[in-house]
Amino acid sequence: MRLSKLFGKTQREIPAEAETTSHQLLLRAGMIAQVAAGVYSYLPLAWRVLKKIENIIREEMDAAGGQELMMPVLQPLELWQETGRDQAFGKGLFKLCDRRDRNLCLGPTHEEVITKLVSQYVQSYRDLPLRLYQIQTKFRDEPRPRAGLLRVREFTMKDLYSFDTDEEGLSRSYNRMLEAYQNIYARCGLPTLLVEADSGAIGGKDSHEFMLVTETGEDEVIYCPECRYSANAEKAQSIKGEAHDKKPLPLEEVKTPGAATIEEVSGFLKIAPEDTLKAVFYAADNELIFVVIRGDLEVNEIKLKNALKCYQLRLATEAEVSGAGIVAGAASPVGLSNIKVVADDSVTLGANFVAGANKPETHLKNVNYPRDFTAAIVTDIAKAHAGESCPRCGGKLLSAHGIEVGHIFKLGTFLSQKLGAYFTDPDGVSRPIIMGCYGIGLGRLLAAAIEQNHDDKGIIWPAPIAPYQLHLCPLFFDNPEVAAATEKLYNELTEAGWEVLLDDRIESPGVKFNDADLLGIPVRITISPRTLEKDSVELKRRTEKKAEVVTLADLEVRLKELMAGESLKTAVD
RNA sequence: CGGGGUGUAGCGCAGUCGGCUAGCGCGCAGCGUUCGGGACGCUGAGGUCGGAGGUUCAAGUCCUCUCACCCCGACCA
Repeated sequence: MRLSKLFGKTQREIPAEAETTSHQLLLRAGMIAQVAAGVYSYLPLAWRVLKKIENIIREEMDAAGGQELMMPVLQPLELWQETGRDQAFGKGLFKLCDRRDRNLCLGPTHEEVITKLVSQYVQSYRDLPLRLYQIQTKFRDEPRPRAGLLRVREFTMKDLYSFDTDEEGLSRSYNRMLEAYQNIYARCGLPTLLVEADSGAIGGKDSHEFMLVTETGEDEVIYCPECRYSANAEKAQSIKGEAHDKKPLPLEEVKTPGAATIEEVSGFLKIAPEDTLKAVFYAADNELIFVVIRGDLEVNEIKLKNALKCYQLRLATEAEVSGAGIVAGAASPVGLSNIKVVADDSVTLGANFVAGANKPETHLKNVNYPRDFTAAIVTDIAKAHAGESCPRCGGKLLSAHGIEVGHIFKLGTFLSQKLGAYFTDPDGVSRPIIMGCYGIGLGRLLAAAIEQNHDDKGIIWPAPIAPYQLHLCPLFFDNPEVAAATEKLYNELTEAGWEVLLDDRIESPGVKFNDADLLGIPVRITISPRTLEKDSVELKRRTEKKAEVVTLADLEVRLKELMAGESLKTAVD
């Protein structure tokens, strides 16, 4: 490809709208153009990268027993109502009406369609297992699209769905996909971290995310360097400290004038925060929920939402709290009857806590679970933090930021039951198909690759997904000798199967070198009167500062060595 | 949805108290001189000042409404 003909131009200045590095570089390199918030056009360079990523994914899916198919973006809303997931997606679902006022939506994902489809074709255990996938545009009306391609409303996603007869089968599919995903990232030259993830209110048991670790990722990962435990902060657990071994003492009321927060109460009574109970109020699908957690901990709202199995969760308003007869600042689970109480399991790990008395400026001492109060749900709903102890081995937990570039789930039978996807087992018994689903966002992976691989000059593409392999950079292209040698070399390299971007512009060396750095193609070949005197060219890897001089005769051999090194390097990481 | 911000040429920006033909840099076109890490000179093209309404002799500038985009938060299988 000739740079002079390539659609899309590099820009020297950083577009004002972009703050994230990958967003800035994608715009400056002329790879994407914004059409609306979270909606982009992909120019030829970006499209080539996407196609490379897509091909790697396709090969790995096929190798893992996947069969590719295609399903529609346009889907009847009814289908989503059947599973109730129109509620789960809420406003995230793009809805529209056809000319006959039928309700449709733009598919945010395709579990419903594929489950229905599979239900039509699968009757027997002999038809299973099945692994079907598609690479398709999906739509989600994100509350806040941001950071260029990292969070968009229209995006290309590979989704594979597995269908098995039993849990072992599901585990086989799941593990095979996990392996395939690791192959994909390795082949793309993008080292990822495998973390345990939240599967949401409707998801099944296991779920893992693949995180590309970057400084600016919007997800937080909690991990243990000792035993390699790692989990999304949404899901991460930690050891909540030793139970204070005290015998329950009788309840006692104390005046706590002017003390409302945990800090004030524990300061006033000269006790540690972990000897208090904190009360937090939420509205779960508009029902008031009283949440109790040990004073030193914080509520993880994702865990709480999962425990409650609700669609919407928000902090309750002051009016809702006082309307229920609760005294803010001295709220108490003791003696409550008409409000649902959810307790973090930390309340069972101690004794003689200080809690509110539900009277102004009054607290209770020696509150004990379950003697003095009970909860409808007692489970882990606390946030884990770096610095706390690992739930597996007790080591010190650390945290890192990452970008979620893949997510796999064991779904179970929720969807197959709702949509009637059953099979007959060898005993003639009808059973729901056990499902899993496995997704990768292609555009996000592209952007994440840049977040992870760049310098102050521009992008540094991992070789396997670079838009071109070679950047042929003639200096003084208006010099007839240079032009002739360049054209000859360009033809030879192209015919030999190399993907070459030729900077055929008559520009100063500085401009050409800077654009080459910005575009980030792995190997730059400089050709000029100076190199031609020695029948040679200059090779420079994007990752290196220095160039090497290679004779034209040795060029192909040397290029092969270099590229082998590039892919080797990225596969090992 | 709450808070903050920005809309002036393809991109980045300036535009005073409301006042004459709306500027600057980059980029773009032409010519010339240069050129191994974003060169220089000359010439030139390019604008519904986000949109609508209003105030005024006069609006990029003031007022009202509205739209879009960005950032923080809420939200986000």
